[in-house]
Amino acid sequence: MHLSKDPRPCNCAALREAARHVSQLYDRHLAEAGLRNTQFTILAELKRSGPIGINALAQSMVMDRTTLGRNILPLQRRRLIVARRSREDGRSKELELTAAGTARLEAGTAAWSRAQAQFEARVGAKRVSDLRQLLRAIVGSDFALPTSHSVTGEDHE
Amino acid sequence: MHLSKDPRPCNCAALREAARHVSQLYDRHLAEAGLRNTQFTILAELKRSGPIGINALAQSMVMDRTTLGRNILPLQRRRLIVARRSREDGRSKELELTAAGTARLEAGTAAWSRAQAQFEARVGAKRVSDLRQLLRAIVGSDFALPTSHSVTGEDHE
DNA sequence: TTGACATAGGAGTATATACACCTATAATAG
DNA sequence: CTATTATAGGTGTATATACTCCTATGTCAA
Repeated sequence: MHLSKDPRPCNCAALREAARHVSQLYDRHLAEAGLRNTQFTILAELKRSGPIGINALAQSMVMDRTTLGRNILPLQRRRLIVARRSREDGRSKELELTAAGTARLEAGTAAWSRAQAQFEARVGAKRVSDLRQLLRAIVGSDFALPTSHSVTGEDHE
Repeated sequence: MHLSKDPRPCNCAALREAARHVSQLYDRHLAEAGLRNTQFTILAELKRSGPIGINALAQSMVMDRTTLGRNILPLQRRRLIVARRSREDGRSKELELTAAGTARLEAGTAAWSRAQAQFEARVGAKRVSDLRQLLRAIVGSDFALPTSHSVTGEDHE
């Protein structure tokens, strides 16, 4: 009588549950550095990419453009990043780390390392490796809405 | 020279990216039924559990108590669920599906099935199965913050 | 009985998420 | 050169998330 398996068949709900659980772990550690996990990720991406526009950064984070536009506001307010209009393209706003942002990122990296280490210790290196591979396959999947006349979503335009 | 792998080492960021991507797929389908994926999940849980308090429901969804408290408000406003104080325990608010909520859940289930089917078609049954197993291990992991004097997190209290 | 403690839930605040709709600027066809 | 179209980004709105602090209620021991 062990029929209590698979309490929720929804893959989306399962993924979100895990994201909430793991986010709380990382946020607890990152709080020491005054950062949320999303903010830390944005700073780290800016460090990696150098000056970059909102659209390009959003795409690299699999995040909606307007979501990123909102997420950078607290970072701008705290002067961890700056945004200025591009000279080559007057529409584009180039985001860039400030010196304060770089320092904060370094403080955050120490806290992040502890969260990452704890996560890998609890879940196990093999599982973490498998997870990352699966997540790559998922974010690489095209989930374009199949309309009534086009189910493949590959051959138009 | 294929060192461009693993663009982001953060497991938390990878999980959240995937959750965003997949949530948009499910939300696009569920929009036909006027539901968000979180709302659909709450209604489905209420159907499964019967009348239940906020704390118990939040725990079963790996969601913060106060988050669920906010998430039920739009459902209450639309009369898809009702909340009344428990007779046995005056502190507890029992949540329950209304007839309208049950009907909405059924409409949502049709849309959800299409999202679920599309997800499994794109990602593959094997990968989905593996993913679910990993996510179960993760949400089952104890991520209690290891304080300076207690690293095991199992033997105090 | 009453006072300490524990538990259920709400409020204030801040951030995260994304859709629909809007403006500004660039690129391009004619 | 201008009208059209495409692209970069912002706004309004609504929901999702969780922390800290708060009130109400139940429990239980002295």
